[in-house]
Amino acid sequence: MSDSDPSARDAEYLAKLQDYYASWKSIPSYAALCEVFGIASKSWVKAILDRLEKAGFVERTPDGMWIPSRQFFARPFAESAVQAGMPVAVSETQGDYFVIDEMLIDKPSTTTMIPVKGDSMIDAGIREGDIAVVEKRNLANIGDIVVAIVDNEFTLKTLDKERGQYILRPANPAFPVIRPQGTLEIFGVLVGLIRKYK
Amino acid sequence: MSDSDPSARDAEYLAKLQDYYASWKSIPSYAALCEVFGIASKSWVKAILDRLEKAGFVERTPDGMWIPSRQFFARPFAESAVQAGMPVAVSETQGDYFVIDEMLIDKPSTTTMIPVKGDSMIDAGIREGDIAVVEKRNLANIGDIVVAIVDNEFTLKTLDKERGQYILRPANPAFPVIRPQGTLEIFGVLVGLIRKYK
DNA sequence: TTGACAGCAGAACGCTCGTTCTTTAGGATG
DNA sequence: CATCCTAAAGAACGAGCGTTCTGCTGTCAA
Repeated sequence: MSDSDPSARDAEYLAKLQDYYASWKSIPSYAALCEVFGIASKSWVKAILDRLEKAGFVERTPDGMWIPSRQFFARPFAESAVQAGMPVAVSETQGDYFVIDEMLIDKPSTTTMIPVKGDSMIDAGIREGDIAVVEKRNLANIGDIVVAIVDNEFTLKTLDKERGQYILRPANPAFPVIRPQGTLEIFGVLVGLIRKYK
Repeated sequence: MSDSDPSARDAEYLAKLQDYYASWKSIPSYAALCEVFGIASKSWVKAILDRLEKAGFVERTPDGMWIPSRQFFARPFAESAVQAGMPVAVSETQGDYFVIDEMLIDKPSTTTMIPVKGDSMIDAGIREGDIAVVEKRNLANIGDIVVAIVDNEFTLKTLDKERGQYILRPANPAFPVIRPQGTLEIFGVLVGLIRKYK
């Protein structure tokens, strides 16, 4: 799971750090960490962080600032899974952030959310009412699901190429393939999907 | 939405800060922010942050450290759907903002994420590799998609009733309906779905 | 053509931060 | 009972940090 598991004591320190980060969304200075950890010496705080770094829970920016690593956010939902014999490997899920946001969105400033209408992509598992997470850019690869602008309308389709021409392929046999004349304007690329039940 | 909307320029600065935070998970020093913002003066960085604070995007800890606020993580949500005609760029429209986590997760303590395996629910738009957001409880309604424990394995199916008996119905004709003998153990109810492309 | 202001650069300063080194107290080991 | 080791405390220090002030442009309105 990690390079080297932290000791029981370090695990406590880690928990306190995680709690602090959860409410402040930043790692404080050594002085402030003294209070958080309940100890009095800055040097020991550094020693703790150094160990947590070795264990893979925190990292440093190029300019020496402490930041949480992927592992820092890993959630132990493994326990419930293990006991029931879940068929999915636990290791696969370990690194994922419980805060979905971080998982889905790499570039917040160019990412937007668009509700999906219609069922033209139903065979791709995209249904009406789903929310498409779209990264705005005008370059896409063949096979990407893109949001394209066709006749002043947004449409969600798979980008494909046919005889040297870009086409937009729906994932529903009831819908026609769109063959845009002239240039094809791409608004963004689908990077995620969110669905809320009930 | 916010106390006062940031100017166009400040919005750019905010975007850069959000992107930086997305990859480093911390707000850097003024000196480092100079590089991020592409400016040369620390005092101007402070002026920018002061304005972003007024607009409600960043806050300060009691010891003066800059931290992101809730608004910082809000995502733009397009008003119109993907296929509803809309010539205006989505970024321009004054849509809603929301935080994905808050939207999907009502009860953090009882909500867990389980990767989906297999394609037994493909007709419900649930595909292998999707992540199911599951609220842990043992009561569900007919028609709910539930995570049930059958033969010590987790399985995702629609809960139904047949001749007074609870059954688990897959959304794929290739899979059989599960008719558990005795009691049916329900682990939780599907409240959301997340998919990441690429 | 003057002035006001927005947008930024640059310097100056005191204080805090991270780092390193030394010391200490208690437990385990032998 | 000597000696390790762990878990801290504490001091000392220089670099870097945030803050404040002043200066320098360009723009626009009067």
